Amino acid sequence: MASFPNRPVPNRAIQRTCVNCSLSELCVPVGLDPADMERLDQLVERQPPLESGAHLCRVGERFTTLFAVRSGCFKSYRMDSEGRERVLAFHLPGELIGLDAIYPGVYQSNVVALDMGGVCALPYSDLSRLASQIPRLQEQIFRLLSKDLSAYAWLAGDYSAEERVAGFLLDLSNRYRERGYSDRVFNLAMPRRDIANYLRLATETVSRVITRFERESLIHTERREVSLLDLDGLNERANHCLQALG
Amino acid sequence: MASFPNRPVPNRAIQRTCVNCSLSELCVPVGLDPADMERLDQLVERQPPLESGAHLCRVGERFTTLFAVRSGCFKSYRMDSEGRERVLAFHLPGELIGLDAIYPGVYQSNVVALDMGGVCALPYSDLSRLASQIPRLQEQIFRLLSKDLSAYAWLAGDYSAEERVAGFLLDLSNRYRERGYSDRVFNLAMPRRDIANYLRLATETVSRVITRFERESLIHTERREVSLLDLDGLNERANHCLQALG
DNA sequence: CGGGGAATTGATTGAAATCAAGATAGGTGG
DNA sequence: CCACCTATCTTGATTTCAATCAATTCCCCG
Repeated sequence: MASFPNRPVPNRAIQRTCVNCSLSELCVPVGLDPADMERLDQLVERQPPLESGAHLCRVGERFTTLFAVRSGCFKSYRMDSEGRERVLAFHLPGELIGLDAIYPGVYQSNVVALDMGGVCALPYSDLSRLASQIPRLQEQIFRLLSKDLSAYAWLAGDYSAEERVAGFLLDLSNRYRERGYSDRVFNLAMPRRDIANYLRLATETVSRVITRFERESLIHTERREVSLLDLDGLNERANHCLQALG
Repeated sequence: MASFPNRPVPNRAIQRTCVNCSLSELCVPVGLDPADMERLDQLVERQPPLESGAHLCRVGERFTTLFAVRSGCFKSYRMDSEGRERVLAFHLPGELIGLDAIYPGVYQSNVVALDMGGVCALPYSDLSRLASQIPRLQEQIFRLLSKDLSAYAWLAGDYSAEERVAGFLLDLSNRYRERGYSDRVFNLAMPRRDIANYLRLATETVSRVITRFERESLIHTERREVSLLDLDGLNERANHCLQALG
């Protein structure tokens, strides 16, 4: 198990339709009956996998579609007035990208594939129309939007470097578990620099905190591969700032 | 003008129905035709004004209703694991409270009136049902949720103390203007401690930055009353980290 | 007029950023 | 297959911005 981090659990492969997709318990189709899922299927445009480094959308482009991650990991970021990158989020399979663009009507961030990753494109106007015909779908979109609010609220807290790094690792752990991957051993799709940027820390600080956690046997790292050895201990270090939301 | 900060513009008083409410251009009913607004009206429970310091909801309570601010200013906050308060947001008239509770089903923050303030209670299940019958209403809820995402994204950025304070003042200024109040002169409903907490700064730091801005004639303050003397200059200090969303 | 919370101002400390080298590994081409 | 090259990551020394500690000062209210 430890030798195959990030491998999906058996028999849950990602399919060409929502009905057969292992992510349907996390993604947009949650709670839909087969007939409604079929209708959703018809508006989903399954895009071929993107190369690592390829962009899904850019700040300022007209917002027309939401993207649901099918595989891989994506990064949302913006440039500040001095041209420095600001990482806003990492998106794992089953998560929706572009929700913050609904209000202004233009994308609010650049989104780039961190590894070979595929998305389902959901034309917003079609999705919106379908949502008003399927209450359960409308509800799920409300829920996904609401969930993102909590994620940002965590990022917006004033936590110490240790709390942030511990919280980040535990958050990833929770999200991998939900997706059927190991919550103890996983590969980071992003370099330290991106983690640091996301956590509003310096790369060196993240590195130091990781080293400290290793010395205390809370985790073990080997380049991008991370093993969480002591979840309780990590939670302690995160100061319980991360409560898993159902 | 400067002598009547925070006074609503004439003829836009707040009424007992959405149709007559001056906030309907900002709040939930945006874009609804009179017939639909009437239907919305019927589910709105207009609550009597709360005393300053009274709570609207508390963390962990079962989520049943959203609240739309009718008048006054409300503060959302949580307690961290060490019992310290963390201010998450200030809510002005026309804004929705409780959106982050949709996903988990329990309120994620305590919400308290900072001054005499009234709200409209919107039972979520009724609102949700109505939204699936009125596409324009569904759309507006999507938009309000999406708007909150951008607000959090700003709070989550790593800005200096000056950028944060300048950004905070400009954000308030924009929001007051939208509501028909002066964007140059307004009263802060919250003490410095709450501003500092919201911006993840120490009270003393906020005080010092304000003093510095005064010395540079960017603003003038008199206790809780603030005058923005140089919006461009302030924007400069905020490093343009705040772009007004339509 | 005096009490008390809020706000300001000053002195010092501290956590993380920055500056500055190295170490390690992955990729490339000879 | 190996050596080099360059990214990434780690480690160490120093600086810096904001927090903390510590007094005042200023209002507002009784």
